[in-house]
Amino acid sequence: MPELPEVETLARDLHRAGLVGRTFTDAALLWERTLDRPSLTELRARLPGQRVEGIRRRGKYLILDLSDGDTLIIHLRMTGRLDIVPATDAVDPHTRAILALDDGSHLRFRDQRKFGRLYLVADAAEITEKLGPEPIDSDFTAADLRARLAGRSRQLKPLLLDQSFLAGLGNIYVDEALWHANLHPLRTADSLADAEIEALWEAARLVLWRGIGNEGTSFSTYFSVGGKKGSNQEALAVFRRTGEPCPRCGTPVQRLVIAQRSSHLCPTCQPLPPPSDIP
DNA sequence: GTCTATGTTTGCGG
DNA sequence: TCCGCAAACATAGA
Repeated sequence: MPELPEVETLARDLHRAGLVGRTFTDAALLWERTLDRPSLTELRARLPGQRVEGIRRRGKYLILDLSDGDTLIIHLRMTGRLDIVPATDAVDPHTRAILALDDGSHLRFRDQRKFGRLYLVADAAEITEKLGPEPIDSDFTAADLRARLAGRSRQLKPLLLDQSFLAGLGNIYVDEALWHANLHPLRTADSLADAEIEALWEAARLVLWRGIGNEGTSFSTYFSVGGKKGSNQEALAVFRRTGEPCPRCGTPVQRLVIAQRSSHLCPTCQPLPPPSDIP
């Protein structure tokens, strides 16, 4: 569910909810594996007393910078969500972790499918160092993208989903970016002409910024703080629109499975690569 | 009831 | 390097 725009929205909403400046007072775990590191014992020793000094995002990771130099990192994976509620509120279903705050509220992590993870580390790089560049950074240029694509034989779809290639794109925004750039997901990285690379760079930034502007894409399981939904699902051109007309040419949107993930595309606007590009 | 799909990531075998 | 597959899980829908 949550990709870069959804996590960015969550970070902004947590900010708006007043999380910065709050101090953690306690931690409880309702599903053991939700905490990746350290141990629960160590978390309960280290987290209380630390104040939230900043909230940021790297790729799909939400990062809370804490006053003792530690970093609390949260990855929502498929179904994770965060809420800030009065400590007296009933505990909702699928709540996996409860972090108590000094104003009598709780930061609660809910996660239906239990894939989400919490990390408390002294150095955020321990978690984020393997990530590729941020596609929406102002210093990420089309030339950077070209350099990263050069000499790669992988298909665009799995490559763009690879977080060590670019950080933050997931299934929705990859399909949307490829449609905007008129590129078939099976094209190989090193087959792109300069103009196509430029178009892909532009398209990725467009769909991500638009996703942020629309406060994320909410199908069924993505919610920001307090259950707030985004509206970007209304702005999608092809994702989950199989059979609907392509907004550009009217051809029915096609669905393929590539790299075990569903892929949506317009067969007219995104022509199949030449056979030499298909293994 | 059964089978399929789901917005993510990681680890394994080839 | 790269690919395919399975697993970590729960739920909705056909």
